[in-house]
Amino acid sequence: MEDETARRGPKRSLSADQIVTVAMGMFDGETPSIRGVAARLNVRPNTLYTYLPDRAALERALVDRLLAEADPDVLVGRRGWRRRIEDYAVSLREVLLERRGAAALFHAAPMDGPTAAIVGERLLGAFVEAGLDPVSASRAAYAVIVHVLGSASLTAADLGDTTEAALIEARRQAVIDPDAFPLTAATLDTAATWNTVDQFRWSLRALLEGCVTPPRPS
Amino acid sequence: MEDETARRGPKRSLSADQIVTVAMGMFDGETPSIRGVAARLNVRPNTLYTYLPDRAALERALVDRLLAEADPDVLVGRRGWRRRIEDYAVSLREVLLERRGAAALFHAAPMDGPTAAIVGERLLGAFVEAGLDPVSASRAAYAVIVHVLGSASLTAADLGDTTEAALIEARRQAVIDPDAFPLTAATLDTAATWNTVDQFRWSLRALLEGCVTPPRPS
DNA sequence: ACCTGAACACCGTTCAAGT
DNA sequence: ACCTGAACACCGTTCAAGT
Repeated sequence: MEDETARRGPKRSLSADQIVTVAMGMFDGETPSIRGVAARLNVRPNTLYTYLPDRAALERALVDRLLAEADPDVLVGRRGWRRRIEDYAVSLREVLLERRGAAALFHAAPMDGPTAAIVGERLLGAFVEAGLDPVSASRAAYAVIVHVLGSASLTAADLGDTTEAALIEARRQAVIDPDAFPLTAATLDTAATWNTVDQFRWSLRALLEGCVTPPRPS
Repeated sequence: MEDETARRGPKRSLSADQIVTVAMGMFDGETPSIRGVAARLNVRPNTLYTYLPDRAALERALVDRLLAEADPDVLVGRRGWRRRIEDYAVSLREVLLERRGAAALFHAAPMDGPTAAIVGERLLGAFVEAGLDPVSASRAAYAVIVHVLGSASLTAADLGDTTEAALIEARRQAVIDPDAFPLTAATLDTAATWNTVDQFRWSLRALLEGCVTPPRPS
Protein backbone atom coordinates (compact mmCIF):
# COMPACT_ATOMS: atom_id res chain seq x y z
CA MET A 1 0.00 0.00 0.00
CA GLU A 2 2.98 2.28 -0.27
CA ASP A 3 2.51 5.29 -2.49
CA GLU A 4 4.07 5.45 -5.92
CA THR A 5 7.22 7.37 -5.19
CA ALA A 6 8.06 5.40 -2.09
CA ARG A 7 7.40 2.01 -3.62
CA ARG A 8 11.02 1.28 -4.30
CA GLY A 9 12.53 4.25 -2.59
CA PRO A 10 14.07 7.27 -4.28
CA LYS A 11 17.04 5.35 -5.63
CA ARG A 12 16.69 6.66 -9.16
CA SER A 13 16.69 10.39 -9.35
CA LEU A 14 16.32 10.32 -13.11
CA SER A 15 14.80 8.42 -15.99
CA ALA A 16 15.49 8.20 -19.68
CA ASP A 17 12.21 9.98 -20.34
CA GLN A 18 13.13 12.82 -18.06
CA ILE A 19 16.49 13.22 -19.73
CA VAL A 20 14.87 13.33 -23.15
CA THR A 21 12.32 15.87 -21.95
CA VAL A 22 15.02 18.17 -20.69
CA ALA A 23 16.97 17.70 -23.91
CA MET A 24 13.87 18.64 -25.92
CA GLY A 25 14.07 22.07 -24.35
CA MET A 26 17.70 22.58 -25.25
CA PHE A 27 17.79 22.85 -29.04
CA ASP A 28 19.77 25.92 -29.93
CA GLY A 29 21.24 25.12 -33.32
CA GLU A 30 23.00 21.96 -32.27
CA THR A 31 21.62 18.73 -30.95
CA PRO A 32 21.70 18.98 -27.15
CA SER A 33 24.97 17.47 -25.93
CA ILE A 34 25.29 14.81 -23.29
CA ARG A 35 27.37 17.17 -21.19
CA GLY A 36 24.95 20.03 -21.66
CA VAL A 37 21.93 17.98 -20.65
CA ALA A 38 23.79 16.60 -17.64
CA ALA A 39 24.70 20.11 -16.53
CA ARG A 40 21.08 21.19 -16.83
CA LEU A 41 20.13 18.25 -14.62
CA ASN A 42 22.83 19.12 -12.07
CA VAL A 43 24.49 15.82 -12.56
CA ARG A 44 27.87 14.67 -13.85
CA PRO A 45 28.01 13.81 -17.59
CA ASN A 46 28.66 10.11 -17.11
CA THR A 47 25.56 9.78 -14.94
CA LEU A 48 23.47 9.79 -18.10
CA TYR A 49 25.07 6.53 -19.16
CA THR A 50 23.06 4.81 -16.46
CA TYR A 51 19.96 5.57 -18.51
CA LEU A 52 21.16 5.80 -22.09
CA PRO A 53 23.69 3.56 -23.84
CA ASP A 54 25.12 6.43 -25.86
CA ARG A 55 24.45 9.70 -27.60
CA ALA A 56 22.79 7.95 -30.53
CA ALA A 57 20.09 6.65 -28.20
CA LEU A 58 19.34 10.18 -27.07
CA GLU A 59 19.09 11.26 -30.69
CA ARG A 60 16.72 8.44 -31.59
CA ALA A 61 14.52 9.29 -28.64
CA LEU A 62 14.46 12.96 -29.63
CA VAL A 63 13.48 12.06 -33.19
CA ASP A 64 10.50 10.11 -31.93
CA ARG A 65 9.44 12.86 -29.55
CA LEU A 66 9.54 15.42 -32.34
CA LEU A 67 7.35 13.24 -34.54
CA ALA A 68 4.88 12.96 -31.66
CA GLU A 69 4.92 16.69 -30.99
CA ALA A 70 3.58 17.29 -34.50
CA ASP A 71 0.51 15.35 -33.38
CA PRO A 72 -0.07 12.21 -35.48
CA ASP A 73 -3.76 12.42 -34.62
CA VAL A 74 -4.31 14.94 -37.39
CA LEU A 75 -3.54 12.05 -39.76
CA VAL A 76 -6.82 10.37 -38.86
CA GLY A 77 -10.36 11.65 -38.90
CA ARG A 78 -13.03 12.30 -41.43
CA ARG A 79 -11.31 15.06 -43.38
CA GLY A 80 -9.98 14.20 -46.85
CA TRP A 81 -6.70 12.36 -47.19
CA ARG A 82 -4.91 15.28 -48.84
CA ARG A 83 -5.88 17.60 -46.05
CA ARG A 84 -4.81 15.18 -43.33
CA ILE A 85 -1.39 14.56 -44.88
CA GLU A 86 -0.82 18.23 -45.53
CA ASP A 87 -1.82 19.21 -42.00
CA TYR A 88 0.56 16.75 -40.39
CA ALA A 89 3.35 17.70 -42.76
CA VAL A 90 2.93 21.41 -42.09
CA SER A 91 2.76 20.74 -38.38
CA LEU A 92 5.93 18.66 -38.41
CA ARG A 93 7.72 21.30 -40.42
CA GLU A 94 6.68 23.86 -37.83
CA VAL A 95 7.82 21.74 -34.89
CA LEU A 96 11.20 21.26 -36.52
CA LEU A 97 11.69 24.91 -37.36
CA GLU A 98 10.68 26.04 -33.88
CA ARG A 99 13.68 24.23 -32.45
CA ARG A 100 16.88 25.15 -34.20
CA GLY A 101 18.90 22.05 -34.93
CA ALA A 102 15.97 19.66 -34.65
CA ALA A 103 15.64 19.06 -38.39
CA ALA A 104 19.26 17.99 -38.79
CA LEU A 105 18.68 15.21 -36.26
CA PHE A 106 16.61 13.24 -38.73
CA HIS A 107 19.61 12.94 -40.97
CA ALA A 108 21.78 11.49 -38.23
CA ALA A 109 19.38 9.14 -36.45
CA PRO A 110 17.06 6.57 -38.00
CA MET A 111 13.31 6.89 -37.49
CA ASP A 112 12.66 3.59 -35.77
CA GLY A 113 10.63 4.61 -32.75
CA PRO A 114 7.00 3.91 -31.87
CA THR A 115 5.68 7.23 -33.15
CA ALA A 116 7.39 6.71 -36.50
CA ALA A 117 5.50 3.42 -36.79
CA ILE A 118 2.19 5.12 -36.10
CA VAL A 119 2.86 7.95 -38.53
CA GLY A 120 3.89 5.42 -41.18
CA GLU A 121 0.76 3.32 -40.75
CA ARG A 122 -1.49 6.36 -40.94
CA LEU A 123 0.21 7.75 -44.01
CA LEU A 124 -0.33 4.39 -45.67
CA GLY A 125 -3.97 4.55 -44.67
CA ALA A 126 -4.38 7.96 -46.26
CA PHE A 127 -2.86 6.82 -49.54
CA VAL A 128 -4.92 3.64 -49.64
CA GLU A 129 -7.93 5.87 -49.15
CA ALA A 130 -6.69 7.88 -52.14
CA GLY A 131 -6.99 4.76 -54.22
CA LEU A 132 -3.37 3.65 -54.41
CA ASP A 133 -2.40 0.00 -54.43
CA PRO A 134 -0.31 -1.09 -51.43
CA VAL A 135 3.05 -0.87 -53.19
CA SER A 136 2.40 2.65 -54.46
CA ALA A 137 1.00 3.68 -51.09
CA SER A 138 4.21 2.55 -49.41
CA ARG A 139 6.34 4.46 -51.88
CA ALA A 140 4.15 7.54 -51.59
CA ALA A 141 4.33 7.47 -47.80
CA TYR A 142 8.12 7.43 -47.85
CA ALA A 143 8.17 10.14 -50.51
CA VAL A 144 6.16 12.41 -48.23
CA ILE A 145 8.51 11.80 -45.31
CA VAL A 146 11.49 12.56 -47.52
CA HIS A 147 9.95 15.77 -48.72
CA VAL A 148 8.91 17.10 -45.33
CA LEU A 149 12.25 16.40 -43.70
CA GLY A 150 14.22 17.60 -46.70
CA SER A 151 12.32 20.85 -46.78
CA ALA A 152 12.54 21.47 -43.06
CA SER A 153 16.26 20.85 -42.83
CA LEU A 154 17.14 22.82 -45.93
CA THR A 155 15.13 25.72 -44.58
CA ALA A 156 16.76 25.37 -41.18
CA ALA A 157 20.18 25.46 -42.85
CA ASP A 158 19.27 28.54 -44.87
CA LEU A 159 17.77 30.32 -41.88
CA GLY A 160 20.82 29.85 -39.67
CA ASP A 161 20.48 32.51 -37.03
CA THR A 162 18.30 34.97 -38.91
CA THR A 163 14.54 35.24 -39.22
CA GLU A 164 12.44 34.27 -42.21
CA ALA A 165 11.68 37.90 -43.00
CA ALA A 166 15.34 38.85 -42.98
CA LEU A 167 16.21 35.92 -45.23
CA ILE A 168 13.51 36.84 -47.76
CA GLU A 169 14.75 40.41 -47.85
CA ALA A 170 18.37 39.36 -48.23
CA ARG A 171 17.48 36.99 -51.06
CA ARG A 172 15.52 39.71 -52.82
CA GLN A 173 18.52 42.02 -52.68
CA ALA A 174 20.88 39.44 -54.14
CA VAL A 175 22.79 40.63 -57.16
CA ILE A 176 22.50 38.21 -60.06
CA ASP A 177 24.20 38.69 -63.40
CA PRO A 178 21.26 38.59 -65.85
CA ASP A 179 23.49 37.57 -68.73
CA ALA A 180 24.89 34.48 -67.04
CA PHE A 181 21.74 33.66 -65.06
CA PRO A 182 18.73 35.12 -66.89
CA LEU A 183 16.10 32.81 -65.42
CA THR A 184 17.48 33.12 -61.91
CA ALA A 185 17.46 36.89 -62.23
CA ALA A 186 13.90 36.89 -63.56
CA THR A 187 12.58 34.73 -60.72
CA LEU A 188 14.43 36.30 -57.82
CA ASP A 189 11.27 37.26 -55.96
CA THR A 190 9.96 33.72 -56.04
CA ALA A 191 13.30 32.27 -54.97
CA ALA A 192 13.20 34.68 -52.05
CA THR A 193 10.17 32.77 -50.72
CA TRP A 194 11.67 29.29 -51.02
CA ASN A 195 11.69 28.89 -47.27
CA THR A 196 8.09 29.84 -46.61
CA VAL A 197 5.13 27.60 -45.77
CA ASP A 198 3.57 28.61 -49.06
CA GLN A 199 6.41 27.10 -51.05
CA PHE A 200 6.25 24.04 -48.81
CA ARG A 201 2.52 23.57 -49.43
CA TRP A 202 3.05 24.08 -53.17
CA SER A 203 5.70 21.39 -53.51
CA LEU A 204 3.96 18.99 -51.15
CA ARG A 205 0.76 19.29 -53.20
CA ALA A 206 2.73 18.70 -56.37
CA LEU A 207 4.22 15.56 -54.84
CA LEU A 208 0.83 14.27 -53.67
CA GLU A 209 -0.65 14.97 -57.09
CA GLY A 210 2.14 13.08 -58.77
CA CYS A 211 1.82 10.17 -56.35
CA VAL A 212 -1.83 9.58 -57.23
CA THR A 213 -1.44 10.18 -60.96
CA PRO A 214 -1.06 6.95 -62.92
CA PRO A 215 2.51 6.73 -64.22
CA ARG A 216 2.99 7.91 -67.77
CA PRO A 217 4.64 5.52 -70.25
CA SER A 218 8.37 6.07 -70.23
CA MET B 1 59.48 36.24 -66.99
CA GLU B 2 59.67 34.21 -63.83
CA ASP B 3 57.80 30.95 -63.91
CA GLU B 4 54.52 30.54 -62.07
CA THR B 5 55.67 28.93 -58.89
CA ALA B 6 58.64 31.23 -58.47
CA ARG B 7 56.75 34.40 -59.19
CA ARG B 8 56.32 35.29 -55.58
CA GLY B 9 58.40 32.56 -54.07
CA PRO B 10 57.11 29.45 -52.30
CA LYS B 11 55.69 31.37 -49.37
CA ARG B 12 52.31 29.65 -49.44
CA SER B 13 52.54 25.94 -49.12
CA LEU B 14 48.77 25.58 -49.25
CA SER B 15 45.63 27.03 -50.75
CA ALA B 16 41.97 26.92 -49.83
CA ASP B 17 41.31 24.78 -52.88
CA GLN B 18 43.93 22.27 -51.87
CA ILE B 19 42.50 22.06 -48.37
CA VAL B 20 39.02 21.45 -49.75
CA THR B 21 40.33 18.80 -52.12
CA VAL B 22 41.98 16.92 -49.30
CA ALA B 23 38.84 17.26 -47.18
CA MET B 24 36.78 15.82 -50.05
CA GLY B 25 38.70 12.59 -49.64
CA MET B 26 38.05 12.39 -45.91
CA PHE B 27 34.33 11.75 -45.54
CA ASP B 28 33.88 8.82 -43.22
CA GLY B 29 30.52 9.43 -41.60
CA GLU B 30 31.33 12.83 -40.22
CA THR B 31 32.22 16.03 -42.00
CA PRO B 32 36.02 16.16 -42.16
CA SER B 33 37.27 18.09 -39.13
CA ILE B 34 39.64 21.02 -39.23
CA ARG B 35 42.08 19.10 -37.08
CA GLY B 36 41.78 15.98 -39.18
CA VAL B 37 42.39 17.79 -42.45
CA ALA B 38 45.35 19.65 -40.93
CA ALA B 39 46.87 16.37 -39.76
CA ARG B 40 46.47 14.90 -43.25
CA LEU B 41 48.30 17.94 -44.61
CA ASN B 42 51.09 17.58 -42.03
CA VAL B 43 50.36 20.97 -40.64
CA ARG B 44 49.14 22.33 -37.31
CA PRO B 45 45.34 22.85 -37.01
CA ASN B 46 45.48 26.61 -36.74
CA THR B 47 47.43 26.85 -39.99
CA LEU B 48 44.18 26.31 -41.86
CA TYR B 49 42.87 29.60 -40.50
CA THR B 50 45.26 31.37 -42.85
CA TYR B 51 43.12 30.11 -45.72
CA LEU B 52 39.68 29.66 -44.26
CA PRO B 53 37.84 31.95 -41.86
CA ASP B 54 36.23 29.05 -40.03
CA ARG B 55 34.80 25.57 -40.27
CA ALA B 56 31.60 26.87 -41.88
CA ALA B 57 33.63 28.11 -44.85
CA LEU B 58 35.08 24.64 -45.34
CA GLU B 59 31.57 23.21 -45.23
CA ARG B 60 30.26 25.67 -47.80
CA ALA B 61 33.16 24.88 -50.11
CA LEU B 62 32.54 21.15 -49.75
CA VAL B 63 28.86 21.60 -50.58
CA ASP B 64 29.73 23.35 -53.81
CA ARG B 65 32.30 20.75 -54.76
CA LEU B 66 29.82 17.95 -54.22
CA LEU B 67 27.28 19.68 -56.47
CA ALA B 68 29.95 19.97 -59.13
CA GLU B 69 31.00 16.36 -58.80
CA ALA B 70 27.50 15.29 -59.84
CA ASP B 71 28.24 17.00 -63.14
CA PRO B 72 25.80 19.84 -63.87
CA ASP B 73 26.45 19.34 -67.58
CA VAL B 74 23.94 16.52 -67.70
CA LEU B 75 21.34 19.23 -67.06
CA VAL B 76 21.85 20.64 -70.53
CA GLY B 77 21.73 19.00 -73.92
CA ARG B 78 19.13 17.85 -76.34
CA ARG B 79 17.57 15.11 -74.23
CA GLY B 80 14.13 15.75 -72.75
CA TRP B 81 13.78 17.91 -69.65
CA ARG B 82 12.57 15.01 -67.46
CA ARG B 83 15.53 12.90 -68.39
CA ARG B 84 18.03 15.67 -67.77
CA ILE B 85 16.65 16.47 -64.32
CA GLU B 86 16.40 12.84 -63.35
CA ASP B 87 19.94 12.11 -64.49
CA TYR B 88 21.44 14.94 -62.48
CA ALA B 89 19.33 14.06 -59.46
CA VAL B 90 20.36 10.40 -59.56
CA SER B 91 23.98 11.41 -60.05
CA LEU B 92 23.91 13.80 -57.10
CA ARG B 93 22.29 11.16 -54.93
CA GLU B 94 25.06 8.77 -55.89
CA VAL B 95 27.83 11.27 -55.15
CA LEU B 96 26.37 11.94 -51.73
CA LEU B 97 25.93 8.28 -50.85
CA GLU B 98 29.43 7.41 -51.98
CA ARG B 99 30.86 9.63 -49.25
CA ARG B 100 29.41 8.88 -45.85
CA GLY B 101 28.49 12.10 -44.11
CA ALA B 102 28.33 14.18 -47.27
CA ALA B 103 24.55 14.40 -47.41
CA ALA B 104 24.25 15.78 -43.89
CA LEU B 105 26.44 18.71 -44.91
CA PHE B 106 23.66 20.22 -46.97
CA HIS B 107 21.59 20.60 -43.88
CA ALA B 108 24.28 22.52 -42.05
CA ALA B 109 25.65 24.78 -44.76
CA PRO B 110 23.71 26.95 -47.21
CA MET B 111 24.05 26.29 -50.94
CA ASP B 112 25.36 29.64 -52.02
CA GLY B 113 28.35 28.74 -54.17
CA PRO B 114 28.95 29.13 -57.89
CA THR B 115 27.93 25.59 -58.79
CA ALA B 116 24.66 25.95 -56.91
CA ALA B 117 23.91 28.98 -59.09
CA ILE B 118 24.58 27.03 -62.28
CA VAL B 119 22.50 24.07 -61.16
CA GLY B 120 19.67 26.42 -60.22
CA GLU B 121 19.70 28.21 -63.54
CA ARG B 122 19.69 24.96 -65.48
CA LEU B 123 16.88 23.47 -63.45
CA LEU B 124 14.86 26.58 -64.17
CA GLY B 125 15.64 26.14 -67.86
CA ALA B 126 14.41 22.57 -67.82
CA PHE B 127 11.11 23.52 -66.20
CA VAL B 128 10.56 26.46 -68.54
CA GLU B 129 11.10 23.99 -71.36
CA ALA B 130 8.43 21.84 -69.72
CA GLY B 131 6.01 24.71 -70.17
CA LEU B 132 5.93 26.15 -66.68
CA ASP B 133 5.57 29.87 -66.06
CA PRO B 134 8.58 31.45 -64.31
CA VAL B 135 7.06 31.42 -60.83
CA SER B 136 6.11 27.74 -61.05
CA ALA B 137 9.48 26.90 -62.57
CA SER B 138 11.23 28.49 -59.61
CA ARG B 139 9.09 26.59 -57.14
CA ALA B 140 9.56 23.34 -59.02
CA ALA B 141 13.34 23.80 -59.12
CA TYR B 142 13.50 24.22 -55.36
CA ALA B 143 11.14 21.28 -54.86
CA VAL B 144 13.54 19.06 -56.79
CA ILE B 145 16.50 20.18 -54.72
CA VAL B 146 14.58 19.52 -51.53
CA HIS B 147 13.62 16.07 -52.68
CA VAL B 148 17.05 14.96 -53.81
CA LEU B 149 18.79 16.16 -50.67
CA GLY B 150 16.06 14.89 -48.39
CA SER B 151 16.20 11.47 -49.96
CA ALA B 152 19.97 11.23 -49.93
CA SER B 153 20.37 12.26 -46.32
CA LEU B 154 17.53 10.10 -45.03
CA THR B 155 19.05 7.15 -46.85
CA ALA B 156 22.49 7.99 -45.50
CA ALA B 157 21.04 8.10 -41.98
CA ASP B 158 19.30 4.75 -42.44
CA LEU B 159 22.35 3.12 -43.96
CA GLY B 160 24.68 4.11 -41.16
CA ASP B 161 27.57 1.71 -41.40
CA THR B 162 25.84 -1.14 -43.19
CA THR B 163 25.33 -1.81 -46.87
CA GLU B 164 22.14 -1.36 -48.85
CA ALA B 165 21.69 -5.10 -49.20
CA ALA B 166 22.03 -5.65 -45.47
CA LEU B 167 19.53 -2.88 -44.75
CA ILE B 168 16.97 -4.33 -47.15
CA GLU B 169 17.33 -7.73 -45.58
CA ALA B 170 17.04 -6.35 -42.05
CA ARG B 171 13.93 -4.39 -42.97
CA ARG B 172 12.36 -7.43 -44.52
CA GLN B 173 12.92 -9.41 -41.33
CA ALA B 174 11.32 -6.74 -39.16
CA VAL B 175 8.57 -8.03 -36.91
CA ILE B 176 5.43 -5.94 -37.24
CA ASP B 177 2.26 -6.56 -35.27
CA PRO B 178 -0.32 -7.03 -38.05
CA ASP B 179 -3.17 -6.05 -35.72
CA ALA B 180 -1.74 -2.69 -34.75
CA PHE B 181 -0.05 -1.99 -38.10
CA PRO B 182 -1.88 -3.93 -40.81
CA LEU B 183 -0.82 -1.77 -43.75
CA THR B 184 2.77 -1.60 -42.58
CA ALA B 185 2.85 -5.37 -42.22
CA ALA B 186 1.32 -5.85 -45.67
CA THR B 187 3.83 -3.58 -47.39
CA LEU B 188 6.98 -4.65 -45.60
CA ASP B 189 8.73 -5.76 -48.76
CA THR B 190 8.21 -2.40 -50.40
CA ALA B 191 9.32 -0.52 -47.32
CA ALA B 192 12.47 -2.63 -47.37
CA THR B 193 13.40 -0.93 -50.65
CA TRP B 194 12.83 2.64 -49.50
CA ASN B 195 16.52 3.40 -49.77
CA THR B 196 17.06 2.16 -53.29
CA VAL B 197 17.47 4.15 -56.51
CA ASP B 198 14.24 2.68 -57.74
CA GLN B 199 12.26 4.27 -54.93
CA PHE B 200 14.16 7.49 -55.55
CA ARG B 201 13.28 7.52 -59.23
CA TRP B 202 9.65 6.71 -58.41
CA SER B 203 9.21 9.61 -56.01
CA LEU B 204 11.18 12.04 -58.13
CA ARG B 205 9.00 11.21 -61.13
CA ALA B 206 5.90 11.70 -59.02
CA LEU B 207 7.19 15.10 -57.96
CA LEU B 208 8.01 16.14 -61.53
CA GLU B 209 4.60 14.98 -62.70
CA GLY B 210 2.89 16.99 -60.00
CA CYS B 211 4.97 20.06 -60.77
CA VAL B 212 3.82 20.18 -64.38
CA THR B 213 0.21 19.25 -63.66
CA PRO B 214 -2.04 22.32 -63.47
CA PRO B 215 -3.15 22.78 -59.86
CA ARG B 216 -6.51 21.31 -59.02
CA PRO B 217 -9.14 23.62 -57.46
CA SER B 218 -8.85 23.48 -53.70
C1' DA C 1 53.11 36.68 -44.98
C1' DC C 2 52.82 32.41 -43.23
C1' DC C 3 53.16 28.89 -39.62
C1' DT C 4 53.25 27.34 -34.80
C1' DG C 5 52.98 26.49 -29.39
C1' DA C 6 50.20 26.96 -26.03
C1' DA C 7 45.98 27.58 -24.25
C1' DC C 8 40.74 27.83 -23.73
C1' DA C 9 36.42 25.98 -23.68
C1' DC C 10 34.26 22.46 -25.32
C1' DC C 11 32.91 17.19 -26.89
C1' DG C 12 31.57 11.61 -26.03
C1' DT C 13 32.94 7.78 -23.48
C1' DT C 14 35.25 4.48 -20.14
C1' DC C 15 36.45 2.67 -15.81
C1' DA C 16 37.55 2.09 -11.24
C1' DA C 17 35.93 3.83 -6.97
C1' DG C 18 32.61 5.42 -3.70
C1' DT C 19 27.74 5.30 -1.44
C1' DA D 1 21.88 0.22 -8.02
C1' DC D 2 23.21 4.54 -8.83
C1' DC D 3 26.46 8.38 -9.09
C1' DT D 4 31.11 10.36 -9.48
C1' DG D 5 36.40 11.69 -10.20
C1' DA D 6 39.61 11.22 -13.15
C1' DA D 7 41.21 10.37 -17.40
C1' DC D 8 41.43 9.63 -22.61
C1' DA D 9 41.05 11.03 -27.08
C1' DC D 10 38.95 14.14 -29.43
C1' DC D 11 36.75 19.08 -31.19
C1' DG D 12 36.99 24.56 -33.12
C1' DT D 13 39.20 28.75 -32.28
C1' DT D 14 42.30 32.56 -30.52
C1' DC D 15 46.50 34.87 -29.77
C1' DA D 16 51.04 35.98 -29.05
C1' DA D 17 55.35 34.51 -30.79
C1' DG D 18 58.55 32.92 -34.18
C1' DT D 19 60.51 32.80 -39.18
